[in-house]
Amino acid sequence: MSPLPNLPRSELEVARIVWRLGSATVRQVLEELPKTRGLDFKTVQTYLRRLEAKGFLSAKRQGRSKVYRSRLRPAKVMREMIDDFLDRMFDGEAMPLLQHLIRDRGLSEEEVEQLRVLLNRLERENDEPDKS
Amino acid sequence: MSPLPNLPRSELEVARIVWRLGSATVRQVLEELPKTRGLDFKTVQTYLRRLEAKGFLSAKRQGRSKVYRSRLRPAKVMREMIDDFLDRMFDGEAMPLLQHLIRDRGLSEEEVEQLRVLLNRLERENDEPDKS
DNA sequence: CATTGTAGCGTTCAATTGAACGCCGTCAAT
DNA sequence: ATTGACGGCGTTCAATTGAACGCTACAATG
Repeated sequence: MSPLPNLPRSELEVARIVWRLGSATVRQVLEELPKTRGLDFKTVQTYLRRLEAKGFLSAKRQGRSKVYRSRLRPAKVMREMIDDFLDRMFDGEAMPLLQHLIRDRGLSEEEVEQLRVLLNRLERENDEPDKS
Repeated sequence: MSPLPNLPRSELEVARIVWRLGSATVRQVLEELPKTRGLDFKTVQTYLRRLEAKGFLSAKRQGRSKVYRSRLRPAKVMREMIDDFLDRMFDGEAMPLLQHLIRDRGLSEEEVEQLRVLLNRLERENDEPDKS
């Protein structure tokens, strides 16, 4: 219900790594970051701590270190962030964004094909009345 | 080149109104905001001032008031914000977001049709080599 | 056992953001 | 001419974010 706490740029960056790895320590996250990023160990530590405080991650001690893992389903978090973005940018309408993505951004043949498949599937579901 | 200044929530809200109206004074923006929003005149004023400082809007004095208008093409600003969002969330890949929007979000028949048209158009462009 | 390095925890600090004042000028109605 | 009301400009203030320390506990190594 409560609309997820903020998940700002840097924290998201870190969170996504944990999501991808399934679980990670500060050091692991640090190593996954692009070397060019140049964040300090302590800084990453801080972000992980904040992510835990906000409820995005949970942590359990493992020997000397802490192992962080996602507490909420990443897909769900993503979903909410997309919704939020949609609200802020297009009053919640998906179409304008879709149009933008499809028109102004070079999609490869393949990608277009994938989309077409997706649409077909949708259509079929629409026609065939829900038989659950 | 320089990646647009930040355009946070509240400021975006205000900026979008100016974009929509073409040009607006503080009071006009205030009136366009949902009454439930309850922002103060001075607050909106502050946001407009900041938007000007950041280069999103330009302002010229008109009598006692200032009239703000967009200095950058709104579509372009949007574009950059979408790119940024894509980067942060999906490493710049459009597909995952497209899939999400199409699958997890109820599109109406019509919308699906619109998309199909869009895709067809793309395909034609792809086949037909650029004859500019 | 003493040394060294790693990690946690609490703290700090500047910049940004959300929100709003106060003072001051000006224009309009008494 | 006086009194308001409105708007601009500069300022403020708390919360959040980006980034990083310092101190301390502890574990491994010489």
